Amino acid sequence: MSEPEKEVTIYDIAKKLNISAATVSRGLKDHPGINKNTKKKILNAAAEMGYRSNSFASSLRKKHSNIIGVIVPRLNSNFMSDVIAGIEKVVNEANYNLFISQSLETMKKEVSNAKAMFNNRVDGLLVSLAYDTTNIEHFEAFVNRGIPVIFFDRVQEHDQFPSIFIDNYKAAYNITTHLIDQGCKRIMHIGGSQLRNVYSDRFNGYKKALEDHNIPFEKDMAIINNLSANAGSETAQLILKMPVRPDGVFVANDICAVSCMQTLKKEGVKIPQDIAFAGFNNDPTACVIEPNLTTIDYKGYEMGEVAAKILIGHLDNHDDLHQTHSLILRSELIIRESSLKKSKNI
Amino acid sequence: MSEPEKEVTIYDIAKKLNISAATVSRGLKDHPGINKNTKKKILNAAAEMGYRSNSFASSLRKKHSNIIGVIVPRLNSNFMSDVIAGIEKVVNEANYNLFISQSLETMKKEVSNAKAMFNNRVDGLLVSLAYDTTNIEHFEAFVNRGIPVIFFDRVQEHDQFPSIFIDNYKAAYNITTHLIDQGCKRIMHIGGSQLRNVYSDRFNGYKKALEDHNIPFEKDMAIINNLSANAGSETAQLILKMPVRPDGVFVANDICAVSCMQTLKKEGVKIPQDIAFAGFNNDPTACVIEPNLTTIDYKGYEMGEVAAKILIGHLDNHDDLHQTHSLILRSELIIRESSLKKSKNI
DNA sequence: CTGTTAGCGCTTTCAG
DNA sequence: CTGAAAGCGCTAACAG
Repeated sequence: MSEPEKEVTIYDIAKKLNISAATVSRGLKDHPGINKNTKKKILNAAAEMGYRSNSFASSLRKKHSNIIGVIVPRLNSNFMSDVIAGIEKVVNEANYNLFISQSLETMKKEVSNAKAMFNNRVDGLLVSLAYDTTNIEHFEAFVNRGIPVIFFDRVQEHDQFPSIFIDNYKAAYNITTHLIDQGCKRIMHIGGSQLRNVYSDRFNGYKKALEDHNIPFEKDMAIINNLSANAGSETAQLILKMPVRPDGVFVANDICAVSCMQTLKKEGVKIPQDIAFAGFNNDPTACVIEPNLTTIDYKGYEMGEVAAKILIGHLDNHDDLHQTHSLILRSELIIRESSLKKSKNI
Repeated sequence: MSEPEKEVTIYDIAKKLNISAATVSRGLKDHPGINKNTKKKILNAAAEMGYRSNSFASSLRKKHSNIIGVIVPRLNSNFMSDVIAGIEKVVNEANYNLFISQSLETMKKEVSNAKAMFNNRVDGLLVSLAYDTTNIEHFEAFVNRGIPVIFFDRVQEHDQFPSIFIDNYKAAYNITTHLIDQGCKRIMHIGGSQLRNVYSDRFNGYKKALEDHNIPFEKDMAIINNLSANAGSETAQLILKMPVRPDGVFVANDICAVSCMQTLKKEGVKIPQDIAFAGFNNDPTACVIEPNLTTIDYKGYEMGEVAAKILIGHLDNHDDLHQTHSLILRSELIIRESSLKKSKNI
C-alpha cells in the first residue's frame, strides 16, 4: 500500500506552469480578466496533478464557509426527513454544504447544537424548535454577527428571524368544522406542547371551531401529550374508560391518531360510526390504516426547499431577509373515511 | 440595528491578558502543561469578549476538518432517516460535524457528491450506494489520500472499504422458507436492482429456499422493479391478470409490499388465504396494514450508530479499519398475519 | 509553564 | 491580463 499522496497546492501548479499562484487562483475560478488559454492550461494541470482546492484556506481568507446549518428536533420522522430532503436538494444545487444536527426535542441539546453551528461558522441557519424550548436566546449570537437564521414549521416570533410555516390555526379550524359537519357533538382534541406554535395554533383552531358552532369547550376533552404512538394507545385506554365517550377525535398528528385508532378498534370501537377521527400531517400510515385517516396535508419537502431557497437567496444575492418575514405555505384538508359518519358508501 | 460585531481572535485575548497567543491557544484546549489559573483567566476573557474559535484556521493548520461526510440514496425513507439519526447522535457526541448529501439514487449525483465531499476535506465518509451505481471508482481518491470510507447497507466488496450490513441472503432464505412452511407452492418475488447486494442477496436467498424445498424456480415469478409504492400497485395489476396466480409473494421491501396488498385487497383478493405476503424492513406501515405484514426487522438507527462509531474510532484512536472488514448486523424475521395461512386464529 | 516564530493555502489589493 | 506581497487565525516546534 502506497502512502497517502501529497496534497498539491496552487503553488505546485504555478511552479509547473511557470506562472504565479495568483494567476492559478484566478484561473481556477470564474475570474473575469484572465486569458482563456492560461485558464485552460491551469485547469488541465490541476486535473492532471490531482489538485483539490483547500476550502479551509479559502474560507479563512474569504471569511465565509459555504455551509448551511440545520437544527431539527428529530431526523427520523417522516415529515422532517422530507423537509431535510428538500433542503439538501436546494443547498446541494447551490454548491453549499449542509451541516445537520438534531436537538432530540430538548432545549439543552438545541442550545449546544446552536453553539456548535455558531463556532463552526455556518453562513446561515435553518431551525425547527425542540418540544420544550422556552426561549430562543441561543440564537442571538447569530444576529449579532449578522448570520441569517430562519425558522420553519416549529417557529417563534422574532423580529430578526423570518419564519416559514402553515396556517395551523385555520387548518385545525377547518378539520374540526368538518367533524362537526359530520354530526360530531363531543369532539376530543389530542395535542402537543403548547409552547410550540404548531400545537397551540391547532388547539386554538379547534376551540374556535367549537365556539363558532355553539359547542361548549370542555377542559377534559383536551389531552396534551407527546403525540407519540405510545401516547396514542394510552389515550385510547383513557377514552375506553370514559363514562361518556367522545364521538369525534381530532389529533394533532397522524402517528398518534393511527395508534389511538388501532387500540380502539381492537376493543371493538367502530370508526367512524362510534368515534370519527381526524389527524394532521398526512403521514404514509394515514392511507394504510382502515378506515383511511382524514388529515391535513402539507408538504415537508416543499417547506424545506422554500426555506433553503430564501436563505441562499439572501446569502448569494443579499435579498432582504426581513421582506420575507412570516411566509405561510399552503396546507390542505384531505377527507377520508375515518371521519365520514354521514355517507358510509365509500 | 448595530453592525455585526467584530470577530475576536486569540490575539485580542492575548493582548488584553498580556500573554502570548500561544498560551491562549493552549488555555482554550485541554493542553497538559498549563497553569490552572491562567487557563481560567483565558476562559473567562474569551467568554466575556465573545470569542469563538476559528475552525478554518485550525483546520488549515491541523490538516483535518472534524467533519464526517454521509452520502445516501435518499434522506426521506423511513429506514435511511433512522440510519442518519443514529449517525448524527454518535458524530455529535464525538464533537464531529456532519455533512449530508443524497445521490437521489443516481450514480451521477453520487459521483458529484463524492467529489464535493472530497474537496471539502471530510475526515471520513459513510456511504450507502445509489440504485444504479455500477462501479465505485469515485471513491478511489479517498483511499489515495488515506481517508477512510465505510459502506453500509447497500455495500460493495472492496479491500479498502469496510462494509456494514445484514445477512440479506439468510433473511430472505428464512422468510421464503416460512412461506413454504405455511403451504405456499407458487411463491413470487418482487425485487430491486440486482446491482445492489441487498436486492441480489434477497433474490438469491429466495431462490435457494425454493431449491431446498424442491420447488422449481420459474423466471416469470420474479419481478424486478424500483420497489416504490407505484411499482407495488402495478405489480398487483399484473398479478390479477395472471392465468395462475401465486399463492405467496415475497417483496424486497415493505413499501412496495403494502401498496401491492392494498391494490389486491381492493380487487377482492384475500390475504393470506389466497395470497400470503412477506416484506422486508419492518416499516411503520407494516403493522398498520391489515393483515399486518410479515417482514424482516433490522435496525437502521443501530446500523448508523455502529458505522459512525467504527469510523470515529478509526479517526480518533487509529483503530485498524481493516480489522473491521464486513461487519454483519443482526436481523430478525417477524411473523405477522399476512403470511399465516395455517393458523387463522390470530 | 510560557513565549517566539514560522507557516498551513488561499485571495486580494496594488502595481505593472 | 499577470505578478508580488500581505495576511486571514491558528498551532506546533523549539527554546527558554
